[in-house]
Amino acid sequence: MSATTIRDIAVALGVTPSTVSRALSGNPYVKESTRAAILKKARELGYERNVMASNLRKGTTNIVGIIVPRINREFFGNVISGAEAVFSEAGYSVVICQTHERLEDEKAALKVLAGEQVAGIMISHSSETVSGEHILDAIGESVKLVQFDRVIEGLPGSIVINDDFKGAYTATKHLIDNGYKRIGALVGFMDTILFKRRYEGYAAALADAGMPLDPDIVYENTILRENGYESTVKAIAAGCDAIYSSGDFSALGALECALKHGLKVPEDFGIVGTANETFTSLVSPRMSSVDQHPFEMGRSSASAMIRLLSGETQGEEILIGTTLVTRQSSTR
Amino acid sequence: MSATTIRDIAVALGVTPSTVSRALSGNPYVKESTRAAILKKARELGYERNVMASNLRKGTTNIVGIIVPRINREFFGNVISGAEAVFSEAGYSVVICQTHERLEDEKAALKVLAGEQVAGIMISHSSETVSGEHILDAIGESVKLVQFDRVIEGLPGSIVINDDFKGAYTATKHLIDNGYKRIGALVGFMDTILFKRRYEGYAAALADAGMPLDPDIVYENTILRENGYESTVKAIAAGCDAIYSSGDFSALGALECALKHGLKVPEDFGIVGTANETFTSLVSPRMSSVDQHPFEMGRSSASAMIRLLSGETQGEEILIGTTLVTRQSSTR
DNA sequence: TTGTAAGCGTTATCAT
DNA sequence: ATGATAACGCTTACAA
Repeated sequence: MSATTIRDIAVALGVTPSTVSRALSGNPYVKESTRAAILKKARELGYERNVMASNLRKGTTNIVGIIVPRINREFFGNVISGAEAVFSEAGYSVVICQTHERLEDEKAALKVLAGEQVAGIMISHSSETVSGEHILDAIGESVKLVQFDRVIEGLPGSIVINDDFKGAYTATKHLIDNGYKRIGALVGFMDTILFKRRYEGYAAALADAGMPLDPDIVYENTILRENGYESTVKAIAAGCDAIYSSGDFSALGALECALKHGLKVPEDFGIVGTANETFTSLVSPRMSSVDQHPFEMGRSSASAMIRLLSGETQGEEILIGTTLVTRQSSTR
Repeated sequence: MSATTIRDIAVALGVTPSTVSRALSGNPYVKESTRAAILKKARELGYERNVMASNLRKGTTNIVGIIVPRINREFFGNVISGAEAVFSEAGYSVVICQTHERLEDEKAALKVLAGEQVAGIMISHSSETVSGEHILDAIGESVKLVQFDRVIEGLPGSIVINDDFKGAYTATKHLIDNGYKRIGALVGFMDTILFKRRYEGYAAALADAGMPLDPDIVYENTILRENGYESTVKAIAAGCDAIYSSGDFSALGALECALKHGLKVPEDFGIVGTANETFTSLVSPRMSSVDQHPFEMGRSSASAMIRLLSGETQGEEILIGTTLVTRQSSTR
């Protein structure tokens, strides 16, 4: 038994497939009584539109690809989750690819999605990605692009990022307000816009408080837990009494380092991380962190994509707010 | 500029589309020199097979749907990640849906995937799901089914589950071996096979050690952190000196409860959780947990699906091993 | 308001 | 080993 087609409905009702097609796709040139009969019969026969045939004919799909470094990271998982909610609401399917932080895999994913004839691609780049030529190569004119979180300049389409500057600014100011005097920074890769903006937010907060910006206590490429630990060894030696970190894992390393050195947190040493990973509220002392609202970022990115697809816009830049979640590690 | 089709290649080479199609799909009835020329020209023109047209013609897709309660949970994220690796290697695309633990959403997801004409569905049921009729309703005869982790009996297709019995048995035995004398259990919903088997593993370990099974210190429906805390209050009052938990979050609640009550972990009180969530190695004391190898479960499920699709099998039951990761919370 | 007819790109069948 | 032809199910000018 094969699936019901519009032809089956047409035959059953003594009309032609065209009429059925029109009725089903909301074309206004269909008599109301005819439409009603068709809809009824369709339900009766359990009709489901053959998406492939429909797309083949229309030359577009209702599939959107999402490319992320890793899906099993909390932040990206939540972004995808938010995006998925909006897309499925709007009748789009989502195909997800991972790059494992590798440019090669990013290229491969783009190729797969192009083959899948996706209508659009939502992407957050791998850490190895610095330019966007491979994107232009892979996707045609017609494939819409929304970059989120880790973005590259000079590409068409829309961009959705956190207000990284403000998040870092607020976090740093919070440390200052809590009386910390010499605040080091664990920052990421400075050629990534996102990390650069966080650094700038940190620097601005210091400046606004009339505190000096000391490059000796700004540690670049500090992303992982181990990096955080090592850099904090240096920070402590350099007389720091607090750390602003642009990531939670490196902040965790900082926390472990401080405790190991016999410092009390938050009494002797303050720490604020970024991303508000689940574990930040599970470690002790509980860690303050900048929440990036990943779910909201996913929702906004998906909405931006839908606007792109509908031609409502050619491209926009959207800023998602952040919220500083203050916990024990920085509050005294 | 529209995409290259087999017709373009055919015209360029003075052959017919049929020949090009055959060459491209590995049909043996093509002269080697012809095939070589076609492959060369295809690469030259940047030809990519139009998946929709191909699928429409063949009447099958190469899309597999994956339905999980939540994608932003570590366990499921890793399962998906593992499955995705195998599927994309085998040329399948993956569409992911979430149920948010709701039966309604599970039904909706099945409908969406059916409309998408997926070749197969990989599913781990919502906590509200107790029977499988909606599955039989939604998917046709031809859609293959692989259930993983949270499974329901009486459905066609394959099943991939952890060796839950053994995992619980090993965890409990580990506590016994470390000299704990009265071991309580935090278990989940007993009408879910998975939790039932874990309970049985716990019970068997006690029996094999000649220890009594006391129903008073077995706490059902204890899944969340808060539940774990509350149940452990009772367990301590009932004289327990250890807890086996069938989840990590409830185990965390147990840990917090024990510490709050002034008990030293592991000296006075032992704890083992299940799932080996990242945070288990971040809390202090670090928590022992049964690792379920979610990535491997994803890989195996995907392989099982591919075997189902190829007709190699009609259905199988696969057991994924578990590994007890012993950390401070249970080792003295 | 409805019907007719063509075609989206591919593949399977039959013929050569 | 290759070509001709039809068909997968749907949409959309165009005609009526």
